Amino acid sequence: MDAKTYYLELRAKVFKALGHPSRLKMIESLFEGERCVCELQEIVGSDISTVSKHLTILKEAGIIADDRRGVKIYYTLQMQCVAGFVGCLNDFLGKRLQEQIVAHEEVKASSGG
Amino acid sequence: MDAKTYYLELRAKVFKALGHPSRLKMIESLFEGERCVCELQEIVGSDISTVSKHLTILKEAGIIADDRRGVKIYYTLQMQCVAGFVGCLNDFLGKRLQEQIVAHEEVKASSGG
DNA sequence: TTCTTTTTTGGCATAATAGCCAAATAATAG
DNA sequence: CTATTATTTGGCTATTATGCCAAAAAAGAA
Repeated sequence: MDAKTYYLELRAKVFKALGHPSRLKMIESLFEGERCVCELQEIVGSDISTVSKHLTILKEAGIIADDRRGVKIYYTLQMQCVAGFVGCLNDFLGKRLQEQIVAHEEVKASSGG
Repeated sequence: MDAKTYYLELRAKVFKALGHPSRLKMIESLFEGERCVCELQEIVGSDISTVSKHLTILKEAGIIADDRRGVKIYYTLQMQCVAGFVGCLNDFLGKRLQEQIVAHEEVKASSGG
């Protein structure tokens, strides 16, 4: 495999890792600071083994890092630009949804009156 | 399903759509401007039916839009902030790779003499 | 209408992912 | 050492994704 393909796959791996509701939720929680696995489990509500596997995927993509302190392992966000993009994404999706609502109301107004 | 979960899934859907090398490659090509399906097929090299299905996924996530002109369909990037994030991602991955190379050379230097 | 070009859709085989349980591992306390 | 707590790993099944081919659809030209 050539270098270009390798880098493309590294980038895609980051998106893929974020492309699951539980993983994205955990990452968004890490925007506010570090969390241990048990805290993240409470947030997503899955089995702890499932949470652990999700965290491995995020770590292997380079998005988070782990830090063991005693018996607990704390995860932190490494890839800070994810936070900015999620903000932009929210703006975009919010606007689009607003447009859909407006368009829907226009249809109702023209058909109803 | 509640609204929060729905919005979380919309965000995750965007990441998921971008989490495939061929789809990401097509999107990165759209940073430079619109492309028809046949152009995108040349870029990724898969069967045109596969490319079409990838484009459907990107469209349903709200990332791109299509515009038919005659017999051709042109796709354009709708979610501009993707470009900024991909740039940030490249910087991040580039730096991380550089650090790994430096670390590797230090290991060689200390073990070699 | 028929022919051609471009794109999408249906169907199918194969591969990858998700999530649970049970078991293993890691650190610490007693 | 044993017990406890936190986390990971193995193994399994069910679901989902991928990619190709063949066929359908959509637009325009002759």
